[in-house]
Amino acid sequence: MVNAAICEVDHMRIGELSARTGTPRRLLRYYEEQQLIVADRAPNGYREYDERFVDRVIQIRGLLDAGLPTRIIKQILPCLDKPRTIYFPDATPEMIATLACERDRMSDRIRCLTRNRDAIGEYLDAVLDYNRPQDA
DNA sequence: CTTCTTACA
DNA sequence: TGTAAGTA
Repeated sequence: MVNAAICEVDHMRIGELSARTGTPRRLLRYYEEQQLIVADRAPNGYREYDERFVDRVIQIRGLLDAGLPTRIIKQILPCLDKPRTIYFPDATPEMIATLACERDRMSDRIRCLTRNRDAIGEYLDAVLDYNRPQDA
């Protein structure tokens, strides 16, 4: 009866996926519209997701947060998917170029964020020091 | 109550 | 992105 485990174990509707990924339902549907994710449909029309989507959505959000446009994500997502079993199908020169470009943009953002984080850190240290009670 | 689609701010 | 409307 090992099959008993693969029954209704990992199905969740949009509400649960939303809660588990901290992503508004509205966005989940939008991602699907942009073909970033493809959900199965239950007989009643409800979208059904399995555990894999939790990580997938989180990764999408990460990429989006890194500044990548959905159109690029749509292309590179399959390349970043867990099962690297997909041997770079269409690793076109164009794809390689865009990926390298996005990687560099990320590096730039990281440098920018680092700079600002440090600046804020210094300000914080200064302010905290200035406001420190000088009683004794 | 939850989800679905479409449309508008 | 949020939200309203009218369903299933």
